[in-house]
Amino acid sequence: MGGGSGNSSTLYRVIMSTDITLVSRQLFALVDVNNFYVSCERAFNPHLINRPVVVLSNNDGCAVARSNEVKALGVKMGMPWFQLKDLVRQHGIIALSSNYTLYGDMSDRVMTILRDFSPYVEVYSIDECFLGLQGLGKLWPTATDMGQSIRNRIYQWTSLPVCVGFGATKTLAKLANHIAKKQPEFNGVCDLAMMPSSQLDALLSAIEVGEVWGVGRRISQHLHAAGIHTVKTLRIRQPLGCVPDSA
DNA sequence: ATGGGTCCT
DNA sequence: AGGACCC
Repeated sequence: MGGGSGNSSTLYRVIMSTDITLVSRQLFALVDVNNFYVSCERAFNPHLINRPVVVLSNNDGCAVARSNEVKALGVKMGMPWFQLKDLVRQHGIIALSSNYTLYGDMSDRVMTILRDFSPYVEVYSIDECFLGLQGLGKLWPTATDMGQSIRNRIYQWTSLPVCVGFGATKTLAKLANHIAKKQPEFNGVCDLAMMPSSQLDALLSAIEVGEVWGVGRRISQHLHAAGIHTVKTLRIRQPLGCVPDSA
């Protein structure tokens, strides 16, 4: 589900691409399957729907996918089995070994559907895909309509639930996807590119910097030390710490 | 007692 | 090789 890195150039990229004052006419979508491995298992075993389900890594060593019910019980991403098994017993969690053949096949189906929406697809991980949407014309009245169309089609053809985020950069599209996933009132689709700045500010001030793509524990710590806690502040305080090493 | 990647230093 | 980040 993806790679990453942590360093000063990452910070530079993150901060620059979070700065919506660098307005371009570019538009990206990020489509992401919710709880991907669990959703794949549910697509073929309806008994798993509405139950707490966790999918384990290769040697059943740790949790790599969690249903919402399991997240609510406090199971963390990457949690090792020895910490997990008590919770599994106490709460009747269903723990499954991973089936990568199935997930790869489902991933291919999703990506094939997405190629009908844009010729510019970047498969970022087994369950995530960026779409470049610049200059594609107006097949949908708004990006949000397109996002709902993507959701509906993928659900109808694969029974997998996805969320869709739109933004002027990949980082913003990813953040939009995050919002679409966390805030049910968005109905699984969030477009940050067409959002009034007052609403954008309200949203971004409620999101911790650590939620931004590429900002992990280490960079969060540095940002906190600089008094930057929310994505709204990260945007405003953009000049801080953004000088690349070569400058 | 822990998975599998990528990218950077 | 080890660190940081991603699912």
